Amino acid sequence: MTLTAKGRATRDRIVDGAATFLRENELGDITLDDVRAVTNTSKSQLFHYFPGGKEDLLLAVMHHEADRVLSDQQPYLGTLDDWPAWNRWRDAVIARYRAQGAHCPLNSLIGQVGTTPGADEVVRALLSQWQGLVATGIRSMQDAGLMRTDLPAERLAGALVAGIQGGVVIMWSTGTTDHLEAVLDALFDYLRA
Amino acid sequence: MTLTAKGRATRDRIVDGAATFLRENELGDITLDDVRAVTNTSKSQLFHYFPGGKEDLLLAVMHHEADRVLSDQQPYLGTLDDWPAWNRWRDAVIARYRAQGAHCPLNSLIGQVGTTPGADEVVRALLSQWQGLVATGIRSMQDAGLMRTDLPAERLAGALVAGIQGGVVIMWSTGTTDHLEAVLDALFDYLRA
DNA sequence: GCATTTCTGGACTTGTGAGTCCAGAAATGG
DNA sequence: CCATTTCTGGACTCACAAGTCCAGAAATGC
Repeated sequence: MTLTAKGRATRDRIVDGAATFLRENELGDITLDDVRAVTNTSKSQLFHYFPGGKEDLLLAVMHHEADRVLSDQQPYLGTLDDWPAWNRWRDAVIARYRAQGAHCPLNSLIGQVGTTPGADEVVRALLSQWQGLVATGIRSMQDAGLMRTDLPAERLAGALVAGIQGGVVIMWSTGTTDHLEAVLDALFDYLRA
Repeated sequence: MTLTAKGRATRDRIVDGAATFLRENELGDITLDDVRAVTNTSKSQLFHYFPGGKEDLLLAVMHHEADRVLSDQQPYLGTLDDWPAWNRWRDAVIARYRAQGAHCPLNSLIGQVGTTPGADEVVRALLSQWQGLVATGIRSMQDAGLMRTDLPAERLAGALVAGIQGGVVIMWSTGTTDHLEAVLDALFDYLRA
């Protein structure tokens, strides 16, 4: 499918609109009519740009949101080479999720694309990229003698990502970042030791 | 609504059946017809026992599953008073989630009951009970001089629960307990220090 | 054993939302 | 400028699933 400039713009408008809608509505589900309404498009346009229908569209939105997760942590996540940088990253993560509130677009999406093979692949890719960036940061700290070297960076990065993930999930129901902060503090302290 | 013995049995059969269905089907959603089929009941029975309809029923299933989460960790979770006990608990948690596979009934339920006020309350209650039990374990370890005493038990317990939660969430997409094990090992090690 | 309540079966209504279709407008390229 | 492709609007079909309703069976209690 070759898109003209206009076509690309419309397609982007659809994905952006759907993503925004999901971010602004606590309501976990979204219908094609919602997307239509919020993006000023018609049914045929939706199916023109996403032949696979709803699933296809939501998968595109997932990619879009997955990218946001990492870009929202930049530039901190990319330059974890001394302790102040780590602390800035920590604060950015907490601030990002606090701002997002007790609502996660990606989770809503997983609930709806659920069984689709592409869905968990997007999440898997996101996690592994995330973990990779953290691991790189850990290694550079270890090389500089600023972090304990008796543990594999990749595994520590996995623990950190899991901790953040858990803190965020808990925030969905508690509404506070307490758990997120607790687990980050504990793990940072552990790395410092 | 007063239930006869027969009535209570039917009601239980419905909740049990729905819970089992959710546990056995990767598919995230469930319809009343699914419940009907798997429990040998009729529409009118479903609405007789759950006047609020589907939401009402799913909320009951949520309670049911939330109870399981904690009871599956017993008796270990209730007797965290020396390191071997903590390790047994750790193994039980990992084994439980490994057995459950990349699928979490509670998550499917949250996706479907979503906005209902009762839903996140169930989750919140579960988390706070869980955290409380862990905190009790930590305090008894601290009192016995087996765990560092320079940190508040409640907050450490929060970090642990968040870590487990995150590990489990990640398992949904990766299928492995690697992250769960990594974060548990890190935090245990941290507590030991 | 009779009246009353609880329980059960299943047909029916209704709303909703995904996906189809086609006719026509706008852009593109030679 | 003309042929061809891409883009758009909206009416339509169709399936599915929630919830309603009522008549009759089974249990309960006095």
